[in-house]
Amino acid sequence: MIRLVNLAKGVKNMTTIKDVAKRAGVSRTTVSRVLNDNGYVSQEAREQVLKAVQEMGYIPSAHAKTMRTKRSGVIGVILPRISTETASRVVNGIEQELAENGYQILLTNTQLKPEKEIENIKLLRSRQVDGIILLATNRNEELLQTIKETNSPFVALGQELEGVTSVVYDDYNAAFSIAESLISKGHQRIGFIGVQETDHAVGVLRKEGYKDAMKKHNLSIDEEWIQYGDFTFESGYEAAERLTSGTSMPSAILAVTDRMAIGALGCLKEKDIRVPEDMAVFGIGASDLSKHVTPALSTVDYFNEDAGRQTAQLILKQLKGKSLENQKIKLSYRLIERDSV
Amino acid sequence: MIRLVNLAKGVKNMTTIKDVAKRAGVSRTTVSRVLNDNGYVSQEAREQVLKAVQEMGYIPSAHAKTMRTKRSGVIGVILPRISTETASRVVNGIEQELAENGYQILLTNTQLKPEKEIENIKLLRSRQVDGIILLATNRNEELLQTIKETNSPFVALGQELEGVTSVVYDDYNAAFSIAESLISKGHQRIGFIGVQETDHAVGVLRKEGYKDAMKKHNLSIDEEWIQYGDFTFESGYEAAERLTSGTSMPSAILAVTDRMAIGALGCLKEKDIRVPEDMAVFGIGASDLSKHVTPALSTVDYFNEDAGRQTAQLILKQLKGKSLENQKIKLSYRLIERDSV
DNA sequence: TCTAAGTGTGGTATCGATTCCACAAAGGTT
DNA sequence: AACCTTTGTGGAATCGATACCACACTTAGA
Repeated sequence: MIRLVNLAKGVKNMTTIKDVAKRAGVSRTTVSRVLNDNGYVSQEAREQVLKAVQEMGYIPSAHAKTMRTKRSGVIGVILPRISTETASRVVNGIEQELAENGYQILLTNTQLKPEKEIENIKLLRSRQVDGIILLATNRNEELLQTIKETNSPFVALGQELEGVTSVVYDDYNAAFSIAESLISKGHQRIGFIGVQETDHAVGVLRKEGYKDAMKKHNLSIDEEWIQYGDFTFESGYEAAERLTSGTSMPSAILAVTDRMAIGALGCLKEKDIRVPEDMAVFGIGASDLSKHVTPALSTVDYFNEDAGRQTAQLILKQLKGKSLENQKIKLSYRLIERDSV
Repeated sequence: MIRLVNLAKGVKNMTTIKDVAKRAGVSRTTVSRVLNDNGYVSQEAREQVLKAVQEMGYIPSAHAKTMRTKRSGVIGVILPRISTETASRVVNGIEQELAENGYQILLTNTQLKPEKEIENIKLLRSRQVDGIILLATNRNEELLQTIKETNSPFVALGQELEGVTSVVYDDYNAAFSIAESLISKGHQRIGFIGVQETDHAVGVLRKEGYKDAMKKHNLSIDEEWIQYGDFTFESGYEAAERLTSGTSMPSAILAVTDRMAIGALGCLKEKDIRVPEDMAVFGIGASDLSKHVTPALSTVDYFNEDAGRQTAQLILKQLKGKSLENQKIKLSYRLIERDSV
């Protein structure tokens, strides 16, 4: 019986394994065997199949394959924002490593909204991704819960998530090292431009590193020296404005991101505060910008691309069946001192 | 008869529509109807189904759905390189527009290798993407052929491809406008830093715009004034070195990308050639960097995010069945004059 | 009262690939 | 000659969801 099926418009009829089988004069099974190189196939049959595949431009349907085998060959990557230098470097590293191992990546974007992280995890699950990498910017209970329910390979990058394999930057020590470096240059009054604490790695750890370094050297911190921004140039500019208009101006500024540090530089330039003579400035991130602003910004290189690669490697290990429950990797960093100190 | 199937390891058994149906005490068909909101379903049945879905944390398999409906809800995006400012802005625009319309994007990376463009198109086809956006950097016959075979919605961004719906920047006029702007400021000897011609938009059109502007104002171009780079800071630096060590040094430089322009600025600074007094510099791209280097770089804003959005809109139109065979959109641009001129 | 239209639900074929099983033919070993 | 093995191939079930069709039950209209 012939039945007309009302398919969505615009559908091109792809050639299927069935068509190839017919053309090659063998069964679908044999075609599959040739293409996947398993089971016994005579030389003759193999040649016929390959010829048919070639002639028909046959491309196997990844969906059908995924459905049958339960493996999609895709890793989902959840980003806070696509268009940041950090994110693109990390993705680059992930992509390289995964592509080498035959995996593709499916990118999603949370636009910095925590609820979208969870939504995206579900979306990726529905697409049967073989694993998920989350560039995390916050930590909350619901997120952890959702991750646990997703019992497939999962790695978080950027934040240490409890019970989740995580790759983290050494935020505490990086900030600590910066502060000590400034102190060793004779600075006693060091100002700080941070961000809100919902981002634990950037907001809490980097601040603690700074505070502890000051404490270690018996330097007190004036309340006015700790200012906050929101990752933008403008907020860095404004924070610097506040830092330089208080009663006791610091002689150095540690900004937790390059963008805010560069915003601060802009403010200092406008106020004719010389850098580094009157004020030293340090950022974190080793952005392209940092090298090309004037004066060149001192910063910390987090080796983002390498971080991406390592994260990908962890996913790959999990895919190979190794259980890495709760493994943590802390990445290294490198201080880059330039003209701004 | 019970049959054991040897599935790949690590497979979690997802709950399926069948499980939900059993729990809700209805048939799979009814569950599908509730979830897709079509056909008649009694209030009672609907509630039972939704309750079961909720309790079981059921997430429908996108693959099974795709297979049956021939629509995946995914648009493939092919990038030359992931980690560039331009690419991430464009992707951001695409992502926003598509997400609003319920589509996801699948990113792939060609690492600037032309053969990978074709490979990626095939890869995306095998994943049944509903459409493909290509950020093109070159044009060749085989690529056009492959695109034609892929008879599904396709839009190229950045290069005008014959017979393919394309969104292009107004490279010719942008370069023309820059040159005219420099000329109107009194410059007669204008140097040029370009790239190789395989990238037609950047390598050919921008150069022609520059040349034609010079011609229009009866200004001759010394052969030594046309130099080439490869998009990197370093190559801009080196090109500037050549431009400033010839017999007749130009009084202005038009670099076809911001990165090369900034590389050039570095060289000029080192040689103590003052900008803009001794040498004006103009870039293209409106990168973050351009605003923050010293002196601030004059450049052209291509509105990349908007370009991405428009490209996505074209794909969406095609998905709605509109045939846009060969439609071309030329984007607008805006000169940003800063301290470097 | 009978028929036609509207409402609600389930059975089953289908999408495209993989894979278990059965079976057949050819070659080797007692 | 009888019986294993090895090699080669196809049939059919399966993955999870959709949608056509058939059927049953209401309700309204003639």
